[in-house]
Amino acid sequence: MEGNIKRRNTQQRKVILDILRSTDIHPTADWIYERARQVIPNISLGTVYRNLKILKDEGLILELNDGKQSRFDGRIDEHFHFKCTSCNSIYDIDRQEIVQIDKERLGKEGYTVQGYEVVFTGICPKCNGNQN
Amino acid sequence: MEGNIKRRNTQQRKVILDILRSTDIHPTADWIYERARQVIPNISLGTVYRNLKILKDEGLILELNDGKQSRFDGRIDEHFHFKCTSCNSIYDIDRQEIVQIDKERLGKEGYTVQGYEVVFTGICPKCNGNQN
DNA sequence: TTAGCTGCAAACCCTTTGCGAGGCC
DNA sequence: GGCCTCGCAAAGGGTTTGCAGCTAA
Repeated sequence: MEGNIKRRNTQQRKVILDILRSTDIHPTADWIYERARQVIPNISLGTVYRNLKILKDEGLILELNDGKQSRFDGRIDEHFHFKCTSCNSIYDIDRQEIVQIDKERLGKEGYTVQGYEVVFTGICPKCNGNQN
Repeated sequence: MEGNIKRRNTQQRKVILDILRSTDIHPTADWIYERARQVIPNISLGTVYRNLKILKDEGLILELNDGKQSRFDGRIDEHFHFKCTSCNSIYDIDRQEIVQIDKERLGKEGYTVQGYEVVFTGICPKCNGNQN
């Protein structure tokens, strides 16, 4: 669609990416906005949202669904997440093996695993059929 | 908190649960609402949302985060999901082993896996410490 | 009887978008 | 100079909630 738009390296975009890369709390857009205002006092929330979308489209950050608010992740290597149902924090879980969920290991590290959700993304058989 | 509220078995709640159990498309609240209106013409969207929340709190259904809209799942046994990035459908993936992600198997079944997300839920070490 | 539940509609809140001005390449 | 991006503010869209009447137990 728009993969060949010439992106500018604006200060706003750099600041937002820096903020995201300097934290592991998987912040919301609003948290990033407050942080960004410490560097660019008159930055707008709309700009934060627009740049988060751009950064996501370029594969530089990830967007996590967390209820109705989105959270963003500056770490894009493959890793799992652990969401605390008590404080709603989201923790990074390093992958021990390629594709293996290790509940026991988490337990030893102090986590109490109540459940987990696995969501694959890709193209379904129906769409695969339609596409060729 | 409110685990001892005496729930009534209203027709609205029954209809909503029945609808959810009779489909595997992981519908949105609005879809359920439209279906429910075929049985209870003057049911309100607010009632649908309230009952979905109650059913979820009682562990009878699951809520899935799918962007800004929630989707609901009447199937509560452990299973994976596959979300098509082309048509946005969500498919149920039966678990082949206890906790093993089987990309190869999905490929053989016609799915093209582009990625997957694993989200654990539970209590984090920090909160575990605070709670005792 | 009575406390949970409903329909209605307004309120909420996060996110998106239109606009004219501004600035990176 | 071109056009991508900005700040501002209003609009959008899914979800929640206050209220008064209703109803299951």
